Amino acid sequence: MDLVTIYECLCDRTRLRILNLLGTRPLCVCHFQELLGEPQVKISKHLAYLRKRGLVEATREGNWMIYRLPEKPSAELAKNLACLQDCVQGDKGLKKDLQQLQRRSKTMAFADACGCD
Amino acid sequence: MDLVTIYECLCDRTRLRILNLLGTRPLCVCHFQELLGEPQVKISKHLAYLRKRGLVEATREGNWMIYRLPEKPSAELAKNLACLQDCVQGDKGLKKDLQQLQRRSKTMAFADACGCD
DNA sequence: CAGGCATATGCTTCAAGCGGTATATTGTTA
DNA sequence: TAACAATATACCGCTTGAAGCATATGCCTG
Repeated sequence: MDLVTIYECLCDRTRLRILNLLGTRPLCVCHFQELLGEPQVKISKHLAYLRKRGLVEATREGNWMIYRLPEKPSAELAKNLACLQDCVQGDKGLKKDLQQLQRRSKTMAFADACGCD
Repeated sequence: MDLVTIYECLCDRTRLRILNLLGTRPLCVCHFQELLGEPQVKISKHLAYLRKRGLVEATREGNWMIYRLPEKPSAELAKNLACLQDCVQGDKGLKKDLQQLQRRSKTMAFADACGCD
């Protein structure tokens, strides 16, 4: 996978937040809407952008689309995703996103809302 | 330093090549022209882009401008530059650039041309 | 200070990408 | 099959940035 492509995917804050969350576990669009507080169309377009370039994979689960990091990422992608995780501690917003994911994962409302756990 | 800014700097191939070479040692604009085979204006503008965002530092040495990686890079920058170095082996072009730098560093012509060694 | 070398900047053109509104698609359920 | 829920796509306006050409700046040398 081309390094430039990887960096192009990483250089938007919304995509960065998406990839950061996906480092924890697969999520569907409505999860992102709730966690990031962004409109559906914005989330959806950024996910399409990432998917087209192989940064995320998607599977349909009934009405829901589940997005996840690639099962077999290229060496460069793996390294950069690891680097991103390493950098999260220094980024207030990204850290906050992860904390919120932790918290909401435990509430029934969140799990029931989409059923994709 | 903002992560997004770092990735914006990394997501252009010419800038990637510049930063890759700077990982070895400081260089001036004419070095880049010779090593990358790109016109002066292109090199110069990408260096300005990187400098404006703190990815490189510059000092004047007579007629020449010497560019180098920051002496005290932020944690995120350091991590990403390390990651980039780690990824070079997988990128034919970047690897080739480094080899050429090695080779040319030893020829007098190269050293004399700019005098910034 | 004139001329030359190394480098930077202004201007233009063009393409890519972001965000938003509206609408389309796909799957589920009654 | 109709209605609905979750997601995707088309289109628009706007901004950014890349490349190239021309020109300006800064420094050195005679």
